[in-house]
Amino acid sequence: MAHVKGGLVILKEMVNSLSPSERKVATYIIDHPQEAIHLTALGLGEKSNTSSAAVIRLCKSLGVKGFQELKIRVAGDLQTDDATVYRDIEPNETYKSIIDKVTANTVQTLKETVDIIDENQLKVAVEALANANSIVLAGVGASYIAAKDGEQKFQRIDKNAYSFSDIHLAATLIANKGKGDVVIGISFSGDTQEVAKLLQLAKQRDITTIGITKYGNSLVSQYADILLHTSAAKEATFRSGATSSRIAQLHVVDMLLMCLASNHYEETIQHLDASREAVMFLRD
Amino acid sequence: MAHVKGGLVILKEMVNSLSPSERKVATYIIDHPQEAIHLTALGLGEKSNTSSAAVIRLCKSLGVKGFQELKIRVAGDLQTDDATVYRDIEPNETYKSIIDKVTANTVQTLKETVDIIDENQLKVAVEALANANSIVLAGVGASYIAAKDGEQKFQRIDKNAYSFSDIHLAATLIANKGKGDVVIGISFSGDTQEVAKLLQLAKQRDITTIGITKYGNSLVSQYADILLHTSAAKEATFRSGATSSRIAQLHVVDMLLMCLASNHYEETIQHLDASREAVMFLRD
DNA sequence: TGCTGAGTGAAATTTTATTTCTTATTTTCA
DNA sequence: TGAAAATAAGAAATAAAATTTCACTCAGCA
Repeated sequence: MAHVKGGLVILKEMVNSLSPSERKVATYIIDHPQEAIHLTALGLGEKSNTSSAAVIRLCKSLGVKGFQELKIRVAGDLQTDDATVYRDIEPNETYKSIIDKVTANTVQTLKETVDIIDENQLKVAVEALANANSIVLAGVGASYIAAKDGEQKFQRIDKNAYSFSDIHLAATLIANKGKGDVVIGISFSGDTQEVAKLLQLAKQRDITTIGITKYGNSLVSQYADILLHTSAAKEATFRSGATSSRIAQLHVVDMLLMCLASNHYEETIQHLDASREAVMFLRD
Repeated sequence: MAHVKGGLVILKEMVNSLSPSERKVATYIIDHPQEAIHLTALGLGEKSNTSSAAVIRLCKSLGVKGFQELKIRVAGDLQTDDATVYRDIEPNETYKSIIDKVTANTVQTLKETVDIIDENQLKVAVEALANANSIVLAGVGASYIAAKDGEQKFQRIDKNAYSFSDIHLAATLIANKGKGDVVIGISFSGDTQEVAKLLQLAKQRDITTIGITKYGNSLVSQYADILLHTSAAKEATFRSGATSSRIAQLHVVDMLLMCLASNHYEETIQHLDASREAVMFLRD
């Protein structure tokens, strides 16, 4: 199936290369999509202080067949609206309902994590990792899962990666590292003393520190050279959201790995293929 | 925000209470939604061997303002179409593009896992876990992450859960278990010898066995009393999909936990709250 | 200063949605 | 059983919307 871009995506991409009146219309749609798709061309012209002709010209400029087509595309983008709310599990729900809620919450967490990620920080992090002699991942409790996951993934592409939840052991390792190494500290709240201490120690030794933690000031953020934020949105929804922080952390790790993979494509692919073959060999 | 039902949902709900010609139109839209939203009322009337009047009457019967409104609603339901394709990472992509691909692939994996899950098996699994004296989770390699995650989550709700990637240690533990205990074997391919062996051992001792593995016959599925499948779809897309299997496994674990939580709401909540308080206490 | 061309909205035109009207079919009940 | 009533249908008329045309404005430039 051909990939069809959503109407809002096209609008946002093109909004800067449009003539003034077309831009007015485009901006109005972006700001009020829900309203816009229920207006006529004339009505939208009035609302955006232009004319129906401007609306039609906008459609043509965007490469869309007509106003109806544009409305249909924008409508497609709006669909997610009813999923943007975290919903908690209730007593004795049907299995189907629980499955839907858990899935919707997880998808929402992923999207928020993407919204919140700072591309520049990601870029700096990837470059640091690409050149790193070794990578230490530290996380305690739930965050250890993400650290362990990162360890496995980096090892697959031939990086010297080590994960720790025991901070004493991690400190021992860090004691012998220095410039050119990287420590990734993972803490949902950002206030995990042990992880913060570890980053502090690393910084003293000139090791590059990356923090994966929630948005805002925290212990961990003080000691991180590079900060990658996970969605803090709804840990209030503790009971069903308890799983969200982990998903967000894992997703950040995935993004790091994939960006690294793309930037160093050939080597990475070779390592990934070699890893796979090794696992296949064990199976026979 | 009020929840607005998707056009296709309304159509499917009402299709049996419509007059014949309206039903013809409705059926045509349900079968060819992508085409239908680009047709005129007249065109749709012809395609469905009725008339434009029938189309309009259908809209009224559905309680929708007009034909445009119906098209917009249906368009909203079609949203997912452009995300249903796994796309591999390529050399030197932009960061934004990589992030989008990774996220889309992950979301797709989640959705496929939900599509594939068997509610009855899930139900049986949840009941077994609810009554279990102890839960052993076993997974090697990447699947260990899911096992570890499950261990943490079950422990949070006061279940005796143990995760292993070392099968010898797991065997030692299982040797002293029996009826009323549960072993969960996690293996993406289903052909991990060690995990299969462990389930076999468990079965001999009358322990309930749950397999989390890809769809189809496999070593693990032979020895599992209860089978929960993860999406097998696109491990072919190995290079970017390598992360998918883990996400799918984690999601299955999440669903197990949440269903358990809903079925035993009060206790579970108490345990979750107690766990949280304990963690908070450590932070001060 | 006057020419050029992109950009604009009003008005004309075309297309599409909706309503109305007539006919056909089925249902109801004396 | 058969006549009245109710329902359903499409063709044609009408209303509404989308789209095109056109004349005007104004910035940039020789």
